[in-house]
Amino acid sequence: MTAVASPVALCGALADDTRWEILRRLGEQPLSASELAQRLPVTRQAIARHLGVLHEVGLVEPAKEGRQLRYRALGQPLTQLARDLENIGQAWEQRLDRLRAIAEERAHP
Amino acid sequence: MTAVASPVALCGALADDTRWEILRRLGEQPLSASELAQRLPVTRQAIARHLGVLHEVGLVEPAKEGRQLRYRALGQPLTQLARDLENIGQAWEQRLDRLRAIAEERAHP
DNA sequence: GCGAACTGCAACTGAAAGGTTGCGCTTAAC
DNA sequence: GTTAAGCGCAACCTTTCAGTTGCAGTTCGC
Repeated sequence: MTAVASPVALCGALADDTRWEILRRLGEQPLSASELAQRLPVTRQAIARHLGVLHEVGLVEPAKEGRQLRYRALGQPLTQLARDLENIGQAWEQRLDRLRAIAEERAHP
Repeated sequence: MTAVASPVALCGALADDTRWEILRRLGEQPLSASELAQRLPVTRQAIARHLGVLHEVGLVEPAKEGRQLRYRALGQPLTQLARDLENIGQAWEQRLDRLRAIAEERAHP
């Protein structure tokens, strides 16, 4: 939670349409589970569980406001994940280029 | 498959430890399902299904070599996803900064 | 203080997903 | 031509997960 979650855990949290919809709303405006349930076609309890999943990977943060608990979306884990994926993807592409060069060399020696 | 898969679909494919392990191996060297099964503690059929999932989101590409079918990891969908996540995360952070500024203004008018 | 709104916990259901075993088909090797 | 290696398909099992309903505990408003 405080430390950034692993890429696989983050991807797991992001592998659900309802959670993306929740994050989209929270990205615009902090909302509570009840308020989200009014806007989405699922029950408050389902939303609360999704918020728990998102909170465990640090994508969301609760803040008490009076008697209700509003959540906001945090971009830091997302940008961190973006950097990791960028590096991995580029490494694969470089390896592919090397393989292509070898194949080219073998075809036209 | 040819068009880049949606972020949620990509994250779904990346939300599994075995698939990450497969991708890690394929990032180093093209391998077939049978060859991967020799290196990982799961059956060839399980690997084949994982490869199917990865292929559907464009993270992997098959190439026939003789009578075997070797797969290689493709970095392009990953870098594309990285850019999307980067943008979304930055948008959330900007919104958070705005909210903090408003709160600050309200605290010290 | 009382009631209403908000949250949290627990049990249940249905569907999806990872994994296995078994079988049949193709294809290279000898 | 026969054989063995490699791949694909289908059925089955088990676990996980999204979603629901129901109920108990809190906290603000009047």
